[in-house]
Amino acid sequence: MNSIICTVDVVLLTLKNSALHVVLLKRDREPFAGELALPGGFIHADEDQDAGDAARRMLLAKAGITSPYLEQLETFTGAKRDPRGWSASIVYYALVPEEVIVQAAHPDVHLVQVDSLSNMPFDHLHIINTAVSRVRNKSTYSSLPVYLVGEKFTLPQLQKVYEAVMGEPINKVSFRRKMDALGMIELTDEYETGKPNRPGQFCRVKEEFRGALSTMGRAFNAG
Amino acid sequence: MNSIICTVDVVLLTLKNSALHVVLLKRDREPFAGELALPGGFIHADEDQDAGDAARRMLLAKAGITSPYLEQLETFTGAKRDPRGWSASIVYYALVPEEVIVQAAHPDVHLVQVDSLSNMPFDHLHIINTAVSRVRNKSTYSSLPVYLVGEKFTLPQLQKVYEAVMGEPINKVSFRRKMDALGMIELTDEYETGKPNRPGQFCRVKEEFRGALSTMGRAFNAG
DNA sequence: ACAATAGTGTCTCTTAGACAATATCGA
DNA sequence: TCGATATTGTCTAAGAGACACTATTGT
Repeated sequence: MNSIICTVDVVLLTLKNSALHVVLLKRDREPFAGELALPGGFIHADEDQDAGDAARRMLLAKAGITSPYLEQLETFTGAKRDPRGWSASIVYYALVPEEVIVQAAHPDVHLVQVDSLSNMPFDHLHIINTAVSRVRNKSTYSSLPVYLVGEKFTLPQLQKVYEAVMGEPINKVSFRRKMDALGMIELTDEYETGKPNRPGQFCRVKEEFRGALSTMGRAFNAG
Repeated sequence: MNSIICTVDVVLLTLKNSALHVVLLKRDREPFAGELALPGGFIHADEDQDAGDAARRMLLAKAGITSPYLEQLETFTGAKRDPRGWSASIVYYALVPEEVIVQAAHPDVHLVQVDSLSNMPFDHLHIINTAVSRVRNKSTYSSLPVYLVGEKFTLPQLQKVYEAVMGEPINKVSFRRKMDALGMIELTDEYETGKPNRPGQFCRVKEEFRGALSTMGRAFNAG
């Protein structure tokens, strides 16, 4: 009566060389054995309390990563997306700084630039594109991109992250005003060093905003 | 290996007496037989091409309704939300004018005001609240509420719909400017009649925007 | 001192809300 | 004509982008 194949997949995104990259793993079983695909797998009804737990478990088991930001993207369903039959994939997406992936140093992890993808197994290309669209859109009016930088960062660094994600420049003054208005960032007393110019002042996300998102009433415009 | 119960539920919303209502049906089988719950059921792998098809099929079979706007809300999962075991419900939401429900005249349909709900089966209360939040939020920056009115409507009528959905007044001039800027509404040459005041001019959604959403760069403020 | 980038002050322009004038209906 | 509501014009205020000025570093 209910022969639906029900899985969970995770789109783990990061910023590398100012470009969005996605974590892919080489599949170790059929179908599509040997091909690069999203981390994912079956729900373990005995150990996962819900699908979010399953996503966290897969992220940790398959990439050695724990992400403070993990959100459900959408569920992709259909009779034809999986050669084994009618399937539903509950997809989550997560954002982490590149160093988190580097430090995990998981041997199976491949970082691939999101706009150089083609020929993915299943509908994973469509899934990744959907996730990237969501992230880009959400970045225009929220603090989402702060999950792509480490604990300490300067405002110009953060602005470059926003610009890399959204793919367009942002007005510097507006950016600082918006970040200030969000009220989630505080200055530290540390400064950049080593560069032949005025050093930036390091900031961090306020304690009470860790793991949360702030949204602004209006999106960024061009800069 | 995969004993997940996988279902589809639909939150069908409408506006009645200027308040959001949801369509509920009396369950005809266990669990929770006899209680009011969201229309839903199992995916039919043989007739549904994807979960959206399943949602449309259920809406038609159980409420006699075809909704031009139907969107995936979220998938609700967990070991405890269904007494039968670990389950995943792919939830869609839809918006239709009240007359569509009235004309369908389906005997099982119950229209219940969304903020008078309590004691729903499963996590249906949580699902409905999530859907209502989504609709309210989306209404602040998009044309979503036009799906709650019929084909012909005046701008003051539409404004009242927006205000009913969002629960707060909107500035009249701003509202008209925004609607004009969306460019999806056109005036007809018909006018209201029968009221002891200047009649409103009827509008309709332009042909090319039927079934689509328009979004504005910035949300409504208070009015 | 110079080049380069960080951080700030301020002007202008857009746009939203307030307010009010005008328009049109039935009684 | 009056009361009620639709529609439009315009003023004001808030906020965003442009621009340029000041600040601070290494060379």
